[in-house]
Amino acid sequence: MDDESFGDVQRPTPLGPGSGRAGDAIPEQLLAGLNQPQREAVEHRGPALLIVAGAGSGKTRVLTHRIAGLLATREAWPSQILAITFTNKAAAEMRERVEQLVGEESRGMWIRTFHSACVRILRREAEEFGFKDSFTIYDSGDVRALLKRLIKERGADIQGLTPGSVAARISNAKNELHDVDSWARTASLENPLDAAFLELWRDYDRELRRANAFDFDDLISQTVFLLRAFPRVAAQYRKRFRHILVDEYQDTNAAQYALIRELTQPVTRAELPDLRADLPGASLTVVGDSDQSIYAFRGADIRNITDFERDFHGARTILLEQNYRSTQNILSAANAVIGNNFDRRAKNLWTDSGDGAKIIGFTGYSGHDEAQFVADEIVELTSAGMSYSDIAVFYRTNAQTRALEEVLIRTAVPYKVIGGTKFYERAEIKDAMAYLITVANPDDALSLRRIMNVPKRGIGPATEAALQAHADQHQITLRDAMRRVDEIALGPKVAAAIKDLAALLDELSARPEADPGEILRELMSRSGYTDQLRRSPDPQDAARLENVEELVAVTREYRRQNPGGNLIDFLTETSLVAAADELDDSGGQVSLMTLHTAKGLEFDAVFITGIEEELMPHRMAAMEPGGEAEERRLFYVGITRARQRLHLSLAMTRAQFGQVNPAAPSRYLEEIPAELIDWRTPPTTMRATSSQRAVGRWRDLPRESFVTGYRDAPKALPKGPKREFANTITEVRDNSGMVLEPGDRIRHKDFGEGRVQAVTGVDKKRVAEVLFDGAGRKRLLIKIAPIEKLSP
DNA sequence: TACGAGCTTTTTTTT
DNA sequence: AAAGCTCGTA
Repeated sequence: MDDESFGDVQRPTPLGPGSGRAGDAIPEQLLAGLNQPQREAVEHRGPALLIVAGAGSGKTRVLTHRIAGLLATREAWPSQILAITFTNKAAAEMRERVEQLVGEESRGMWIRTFHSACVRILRREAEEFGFKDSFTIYDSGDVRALLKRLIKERGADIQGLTPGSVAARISNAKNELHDVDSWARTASLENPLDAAFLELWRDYDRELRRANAFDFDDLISQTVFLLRAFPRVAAQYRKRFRHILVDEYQDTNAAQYALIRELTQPVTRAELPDLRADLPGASLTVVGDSDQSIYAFRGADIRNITDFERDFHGARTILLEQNYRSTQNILSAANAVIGNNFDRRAKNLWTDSGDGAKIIGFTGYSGHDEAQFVADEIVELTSAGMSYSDIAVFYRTNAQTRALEEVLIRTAVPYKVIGGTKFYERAEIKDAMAYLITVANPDDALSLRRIMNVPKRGIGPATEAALQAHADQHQITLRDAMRRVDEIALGPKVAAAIKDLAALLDELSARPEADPGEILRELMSRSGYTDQLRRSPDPQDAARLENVEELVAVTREYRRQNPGGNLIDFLTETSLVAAADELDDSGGQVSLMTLHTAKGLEFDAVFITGIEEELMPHRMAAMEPGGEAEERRLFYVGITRARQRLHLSLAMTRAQFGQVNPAAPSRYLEEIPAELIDWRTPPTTMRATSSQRAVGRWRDLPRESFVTGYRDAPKALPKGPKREFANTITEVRDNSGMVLEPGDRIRHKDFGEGRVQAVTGVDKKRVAEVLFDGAGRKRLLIKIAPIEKLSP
């Protein structure tokens, strides 16, 4: 930690924010190459600045140059700067770019996400606040698990309260900065459902406190409560941070807004007697774009940005509209779509870099067929020289990855799913993490319960209940009850197992500063966890063992990257990783992610898939007030990620929950001018009957773009044999023994017969390039492709 | 207590 | 399609 100094914040110049520029002028090299509004945004000084930054308008550049300017002119020490982003990746990028501009001098800035900044404050002030600084953080899975138990205990499930719904309500309330009591005062408790909910929330908060844990929403709201309850603490942070910058301001919720407000209050000598004079509030710079507000569902309030000038006295607003990212065709599509949202401040993105290629549209027969289009196009793009890592595929829901992954694997396109079912959500990883949490935070009963009988120790629900009863009776923690197992009447075998586990955990808890990787390795081997996996005949357990070993490696790597980082540090970091943080540019892989995850990123080529009614707008979102407009913004965000090539695709049928349903093109597609899209059709999969059915469902606004795409396409298609749905190619296949050479004839389950042109790669990664008689040229991963070799 | 067969549920996006 | 849950049996 390089920036712990609080008492003697140095002030390089006698001038505070709002008092004009300090001695030195901003070096010309920090302003060179900026357009006029960008330059103004870097140079402006005052109490509050709103930078309305359209997609691709260089806002990160402006932010980093602004920070660099503050440092270069000695208006601020690094320790006086707090920059807040939404993801660690954005924070890391910002830090890196500021470092590039001003070098070493940037050390000591706080560039963090909302959540990690709050964790830092909470840990530092934990004692004052009545918490232990070893607190752990519950993710949404933990929250659900805890609520599930509480609901069951109360018998509240009969009232229709589910873990998901209760979790969402608590989360919303906390984001609105309510606590149980303030919420209770506003609610009408005649409603039995509300009354039950309130009881559950009380139980939940009590359990969290007992477990010495916070949920995600607590991290922000408790920090706000802390600052409000302890003016002296608040004054220290207000004195310290003289320049606060917030990225993606349109996505802030009420709690985050309140946090910013708290931190930008002035400080008086009455609060901090060692001050020479009263200090004005920190200067605040926020950057955002209300057209990219896509997080209303987690409490983001668009009014935070639209009302900024009214909220922060003396605010100045600067608009950035020139786009440096995309071609004009892409921008025109984006502008046309977002133009359908009324009630927005007019903004028009433009570029001077030319029209570029047309947008490519594709309608598949099924989601699988659509995925095949994506794979084929990717092969085409990469053989034309584009790198895999410059390509991204977006979708609305995580469930859509299945078809995409199947086809990409088969086609031997390297890819990485960003977010989604993460590594950390696998059962064995959660087990291992629960062991670590139990060591770091002995009060956490949820994690302890999870591992108590994993691996099997004969500690079943009955034994667990006995332990819990003993704990309740003596007002001790579950962990204490395990230590005092002799006081409970249990079988000798079970008692010994409990004692052993407690002893192992206690031994490692006594070494909080040890290498987390070493702690994990010892836990896994001494608890018998790895042995149990190793002995198992289930081949899946071999994979699980590998995952656990991978986690040990990750943990070791953490210590290498963060010398001295202890177990709590490691757990905090892993709790707060965002999906976008997983991106790794070096990988040479196509990135797959949801449209939400895509925000803030950009790629040369972008595929937006599943542009259908019910999916975009999603049927769940379409019902909510403002949902339709938010879904449109989501589509807009997707479009504006593309630099050169944009592909829009949909399918006429979509499988969901194992059922195949007809799908209609999204209303948003109609909003794109027809001349911008070059509609293609699937080469072999569209049948006249089904396409007519789809056209029939198509809304009766026959815009050119669709008519040409739909009416002409089926006629041009070869009338092949009736195809089955391509959705069912999941049987396990292993062709690793198959030897293929150029010239061989093969038959493919979907593509029919073809001739092998070339074979590349080795071993498991052998890829055949095949020219199919009907389906054209494809690349196939030999090991798993649904193919058979025909006699030569 | 452990396990497996057979049943039901899934409802979006994420720090 | 897949994960979670219940209930009966060893």
